[in-house]
Amino acid sequence: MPRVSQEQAKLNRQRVVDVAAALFRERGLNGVGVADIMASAGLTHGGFYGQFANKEALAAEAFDHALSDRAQAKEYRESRDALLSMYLSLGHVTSPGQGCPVAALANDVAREAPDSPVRSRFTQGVRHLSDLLVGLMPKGSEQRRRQRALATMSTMVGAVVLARAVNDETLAKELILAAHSSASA
Amino acid sequence: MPRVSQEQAKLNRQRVVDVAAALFRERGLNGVGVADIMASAGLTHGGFYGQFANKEALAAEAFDHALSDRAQAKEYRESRDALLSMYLSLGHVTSPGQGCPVAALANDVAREAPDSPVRSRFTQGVRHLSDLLVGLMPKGSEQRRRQRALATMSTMVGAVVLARAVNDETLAKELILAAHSSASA
DNA sequence: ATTATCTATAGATCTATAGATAATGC
DNA sequence: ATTATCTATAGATCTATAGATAATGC
Repeated sequence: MPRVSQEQAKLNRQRVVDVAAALFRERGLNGVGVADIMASAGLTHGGFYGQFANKEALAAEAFDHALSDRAQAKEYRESRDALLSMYLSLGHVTSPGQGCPVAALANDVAREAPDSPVRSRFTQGVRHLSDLLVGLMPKGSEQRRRQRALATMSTMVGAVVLARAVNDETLAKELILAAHSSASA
Repeated sequence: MPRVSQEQAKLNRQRVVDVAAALFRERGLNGVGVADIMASAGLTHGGFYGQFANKEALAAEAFDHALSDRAQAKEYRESRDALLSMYLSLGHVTSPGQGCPVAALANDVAREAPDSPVRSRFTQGVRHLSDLLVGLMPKGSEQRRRQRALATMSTMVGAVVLARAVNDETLAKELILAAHSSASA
């Protein structure tokens, strides 16, 4: 309850970002409150404003954190098939809290103001993923590879987003599988 | 303010559904309140519960309404290219309130309970769009055409959803164009 | 003395309900 | 008499702030 060491405070702050990154992806930017996040981190909600300017600032930081967490996965640099198999998996569909923040929060971000910090992080994430895919595309002109990379990204994000919202696990699996086949070709 | 005719009441009710269908798509299922919707329909929010069981019931009805509105567009039955050109357009990206409810609300629906009414309407919408696409696919085995239809749907939804969330109009246009090229092939 | 965290609360906002009002429709 | 709509409000919940508490770190 009382004051803790600066070291511990930094750890506490990071835990808040960690927890927020998962909760935002699971419940949406407006689906979680500051009090929820702080309680999940084992703190009281009043302490939040000593560490963050406001909820929006935390959302931006949490989005960044989620992005860089995922960018570290080795599947992202290995091969197009490794990336596709990881992204288009049932595990990814059923664990949004650990998954791609772009897929988890696209609709939420689309409703933010044009100059919102979260929107700019989102755009960074899209550019990062598309650059990565361009690098993994086989032969073809630069322009052609970029076009294929962007379309592949849309297919990946669309399939995960649809599979999560659908009522029927069989249909969800079909969506994932069809996207995988199509993007591998 | 006082009582109106049954006929007028029915029109009022329908206006609530209309307005809700647009507002939900623009701001998300939790981004609009009952009072907002009623005020936009020119009514006070207390009157809501005489016409609808609760907000969730309205959301389901509004989702249905949005789906059947869009299903009436002739582009949906003409040809694959007509459908793609309509769906993958800048107009669709910038007008979510009149656009595809599947693309506008996928993340929101994914956070609903498995047995939520909105989720089952969403699934209907996905099936409807995929059946439509199967019918518009050129030659190939039934299985192959279904696979292509599902992948195409993911590409379409993914591109619109990404284009809306991104910070940069040039990138948004690139996403839409790349998806169109890819899905036409 | 500084400061990380906590308690308490102000001010919005949201869903839902209760009861009043007044025109419709039998 | 019935009922579509309105006014008013209860009860939750949410963001943000103010001030208290008590251990850290000079």
